[in-house]
Amino acid sequence: MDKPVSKLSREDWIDLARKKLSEEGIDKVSIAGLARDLSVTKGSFYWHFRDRDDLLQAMLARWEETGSEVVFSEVERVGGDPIRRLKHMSDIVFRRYRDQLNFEMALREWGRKDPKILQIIRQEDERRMDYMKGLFAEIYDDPKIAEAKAWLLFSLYVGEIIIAAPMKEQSREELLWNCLESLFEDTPAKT
Amino acid sequence: MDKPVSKLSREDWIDLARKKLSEEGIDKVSIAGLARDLSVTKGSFYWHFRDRDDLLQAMLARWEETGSEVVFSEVERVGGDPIRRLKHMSDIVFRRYRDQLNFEMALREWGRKDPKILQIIRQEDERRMDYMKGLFAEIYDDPKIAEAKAWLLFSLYVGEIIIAAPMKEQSREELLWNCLESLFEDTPAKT
DNA sequence: GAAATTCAGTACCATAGGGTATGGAGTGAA
DNA sequence: TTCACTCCATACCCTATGGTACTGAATTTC
Repeated sequence: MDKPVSKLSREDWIDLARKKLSEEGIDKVSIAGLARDLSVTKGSFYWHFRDRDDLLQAMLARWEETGSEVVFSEVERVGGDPIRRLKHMSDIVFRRYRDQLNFEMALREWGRKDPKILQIIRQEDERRMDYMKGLFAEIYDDPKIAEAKAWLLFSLYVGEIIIAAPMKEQSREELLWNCLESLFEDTPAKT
Repeated sequence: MDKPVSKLSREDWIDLARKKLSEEGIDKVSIAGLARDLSVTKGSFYWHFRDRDDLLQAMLARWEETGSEVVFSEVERVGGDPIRRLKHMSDIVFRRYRDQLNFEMALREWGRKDPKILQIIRQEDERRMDYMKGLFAEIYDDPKIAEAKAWLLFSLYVGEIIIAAPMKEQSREELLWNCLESLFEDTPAKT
């Protein structure tokens, strides 16, 4: 009574395409390559998708659905003061979203050569900056400082994926924790 | 008496390859494509290079030569207290090294799919972390804090290239300045 | 001036990849 | 049973690309 596993769905192709993009970049998301990995031929692909761009669009659409809104609403659900929420969000990003971060890095590299992709990323980044800036604005009265703090935190997220240097004085968790502490260290007494 | 411009040198190929890598990624650094842009045929390429890998290695070699040591020595030449040197370095990176930063982003993306490249980047990143950590260690006694601060500054460098969100409260220069100020804000009185 | 060297063109081979057209096996409904 | 639909295979076309072998022109060197 199970659905036959042998039959591929559109989602199966998207899953693998996502993995390929994460690991090898957009140029390696090839129909022929995916078909090899799925042990089928291109005939299957062109049944599920109009062309390669159709697959890429579907991949983007899924990313936009499962984007940052999920994180935001989880953070808001738990709640707490701004610092607590910012730390909660950082915890989610650093602990549970490493795959997502890798995928997004590949997306950003894709965006460096495709303006349409860059535009999508820009909108998503803007949403994230707005959210973080809003939280920091509850701590710092100066909106410029709040924006700078949000930018630093965002930089910390991407740096974690980009920077390849080893940590020497402490574990990765401890270093990220100290970075966060440093960000909140000058918190003014709330008026 | 001029050298004939019509004749290409090894360096000409490397220059264009570097540009291609920066703008379109390593997969688009193709012999055929470069030859088209240079208005020659592949016969020329295979005179100057053994194969494609030879070109890529030459490109990497030049990068390692003109790497961060140039920046470090410039910073050390001018001197000043640690904060002044860190700000001086940031000024160089943000103002004069945008091309370099773009090239390095393409390198890092290349490193995500090629372990050998990743190893080279790791060494370079380690040198940079060590240098910045050394400067911060003159400010903060706790080496863990110094490392975290260096990591934050490094993240700021890469974030500047990666994050696509627009700045709303201030100009790019002002925001980066405020980020730097935030990094140094808790500077303890030197004992 | 002849020979060697430098540099690029031409022709060719092989592979990977996007895309199309069509056939064919399985499955469910009439 | 027969028809239609789903899903994939096969065969084929075209282009891009890495790579090799050979040729040819210009320049330098002797």
